[in-house]
Amino acid sequence: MKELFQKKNIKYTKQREKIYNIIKDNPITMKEILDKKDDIDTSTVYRIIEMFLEKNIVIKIVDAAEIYYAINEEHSHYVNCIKCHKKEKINYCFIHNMEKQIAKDLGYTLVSHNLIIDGLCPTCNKKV
Amino acid sequence: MKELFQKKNIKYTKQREKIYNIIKDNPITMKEILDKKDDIDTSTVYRIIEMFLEKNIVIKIVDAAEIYYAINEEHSHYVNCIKCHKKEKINYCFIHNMEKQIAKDLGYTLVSHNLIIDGLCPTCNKKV
DNA sequence: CTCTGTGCAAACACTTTGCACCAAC
DNA sequence: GTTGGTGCAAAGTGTTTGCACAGAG
Repeated sequence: MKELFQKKNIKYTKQREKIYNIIKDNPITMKEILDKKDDIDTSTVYRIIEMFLEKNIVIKIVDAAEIYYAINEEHSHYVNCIKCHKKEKINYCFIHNMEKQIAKDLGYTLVSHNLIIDGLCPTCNKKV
Repeated sequence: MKELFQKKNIKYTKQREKIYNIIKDNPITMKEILDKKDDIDTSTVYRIIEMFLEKNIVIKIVDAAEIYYAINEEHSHYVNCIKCHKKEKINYCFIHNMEKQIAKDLGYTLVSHNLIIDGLCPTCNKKV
């Protein structure tokens, strides 16, 4: 992680490391981050998240109800369970192949894309 | 629009009509809605938006910086210009075809999906 | 040693709530 | 007439800011 920080030209501090580790595991809401932050000051958390977003270390993803923060990985796409709000990463990308066509159709120069697919996870589906 | 409201079992009021019309044209932020609301009370705006979201009349979309509200249409996907924040609808859907495969791979029962593609619109691209 | 990051406290902005009155059906 | 919607004012949350001190490079 220190390398990542160095590469992005940001100082390594234990607060930043901690916030990074909190977000690392799963997409997480600000409220949850604040719950887990222990003795880090609230304003520091906001400042770190803002900086992570600016440096593209973290991305925002949303479902119907909430904003989640997640580590920015190449092609990070998610399926979102509309019932339990679990989010699972999709490890392959089917948009990539079509980017050229889309770019042509739209006249846009594409830089990235973000996908959330809503559904019911197997567990919640059984309960319905 | 009255028909839409009737279909969704909600009363028709001039405040709801106005908010609907404000959102109709383009994805728009809460701040912008509040700017345009004229004499409708702020709390009423929040209550209407909340209800529109519940009834799936409106959806949330996000880019890196903001939450936008937009009329919920079948397969509403957008390209987002990362510079001027303009959002344009994509009128065809290339995910739909792949839903069965995705559902199979993931074990999810899919209900909908949401796509935002980031890029530079032709105008902003020229300026870079 | 220097410069940026952090904690603290206070300000600020955004959103929600309770209640009385008003409007749709 | 009844039920639900709205405006108003006030409270409640969430977020941001200025400043002095602490810590990383």
